[in-house]
Amino acid sequence: MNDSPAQFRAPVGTHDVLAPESAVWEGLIGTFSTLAYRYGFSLILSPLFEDVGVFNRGIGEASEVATKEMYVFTDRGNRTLALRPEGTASVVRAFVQHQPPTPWKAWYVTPAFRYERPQAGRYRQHHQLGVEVLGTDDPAVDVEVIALAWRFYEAIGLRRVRLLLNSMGHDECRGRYVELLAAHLAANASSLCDEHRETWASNPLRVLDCKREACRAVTERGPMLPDHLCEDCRAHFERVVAGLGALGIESTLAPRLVRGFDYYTRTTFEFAADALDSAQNAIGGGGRYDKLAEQLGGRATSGIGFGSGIERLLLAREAEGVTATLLERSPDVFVVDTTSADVATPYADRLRRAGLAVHRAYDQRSMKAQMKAADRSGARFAVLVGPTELAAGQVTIRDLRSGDHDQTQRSVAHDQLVATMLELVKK
RNA sequence: GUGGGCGUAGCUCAGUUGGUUAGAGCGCCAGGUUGUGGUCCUGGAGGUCGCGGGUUCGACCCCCGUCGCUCACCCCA
Repeated sequence: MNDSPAQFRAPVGTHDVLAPESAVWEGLIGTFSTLAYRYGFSLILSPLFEDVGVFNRGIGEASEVATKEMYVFTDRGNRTLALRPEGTASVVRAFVQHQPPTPWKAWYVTPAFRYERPQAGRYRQHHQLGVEVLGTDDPAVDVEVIALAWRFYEAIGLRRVRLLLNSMGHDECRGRYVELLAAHLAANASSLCDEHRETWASNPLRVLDCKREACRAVTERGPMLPDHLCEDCRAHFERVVAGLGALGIESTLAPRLVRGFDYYTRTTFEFAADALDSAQNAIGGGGRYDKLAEQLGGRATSGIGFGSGIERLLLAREAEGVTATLLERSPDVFVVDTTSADVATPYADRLRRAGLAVHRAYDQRSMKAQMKAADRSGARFAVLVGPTELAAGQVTIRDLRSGDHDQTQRSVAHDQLVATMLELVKK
């Protein structure tokens, strides 16, 4: 608003989330946590920053994220650290460090940081939730991880989500494919877009992902990954597709789907929200990373996971017109106290200890003002205590849903308050 | 990093070819209703018109700069 030095704002590309929007966040995260638990996942908490190598080695030194988007800094001990740009690398680092029994299944919710110019659905600090499974390359686990994401999107009300599926193969078959692709690009280099005409050789797979017409025209005529998988990788992929089909989850083969991180092998996938027509319509994605644990210094361990951006899920919900809050956040009771003896504090305490959500007013406001606040709070009931009640050892309970003044209003002895309220709230 | 749009009350915005005390709705506070919310009526608080400079007798309005927000490109969640 103004430029005065005393006025601080959230840094560029970051946002505060206040009520009532924060309740939707609680609902999303709670829904995900419940679902992850049903699928056998446990929560993992890991540091927001790591040795920069954790991210460089995993996501690829040449990747866009590593080269220009990472928040790298040096601490007072001269260590080079980075704020996490995504969730997977840290989780795999933790796996390598602690060597928990496998199969190991962890879910997380975390901020993620990318230094870039913000725009709709793209922020310097955004939030992701996701899961990782380490210690098995059973295609059934690919199916379960994708199914978890799919069921989650259903649970939060999204209907227009498309699953894009591809397989990157393993080192060898992908290596052979990359050679074929490179040869094709070399032969057609002059037809590539301005950027890739010069840079295609550093990472030929990136060109598949290029959205410009020039590159598309070239790659469409070139070799496609799924056609060059080895026997094992092809079989794995087929079992994933069949497994998803058996669950009624429809997938679209996306032969040019190459995700932004270099660690992926075999199964890769992305969820596109069709309600979002912007370039930021990917609400989640993931894949298998059978080499990542080794790259981070651990023993060879297969892994797979997915992550989803919370801000984008919210945008997709909005675009689809989904309004369900997923979580009721209105109080059961509002205590109105006009006694000037502050009985609201002990009364609220008793009700809260009984498990009820209780709001109240402060600053000895007028009864009218307190009733108004009770109404605004969304509380189902008001408990009124004035001089009259106090003298009689009673409280007045009023149903705020009722438009009538005295129909539903009742008095009970103050020591019956908790029992009565519990009874009323149940109905 | 590059380009477009926009900065007027807590929020959403109006402000006539530059002219006197800058407005509305919502929200907030109080009163009408000295014990009762949601409707209604009345009143009130709240603005250095993002900031700095320039043009002018006079600038919310025009010009320049600057900061911020926002959207888009690249790439991604």
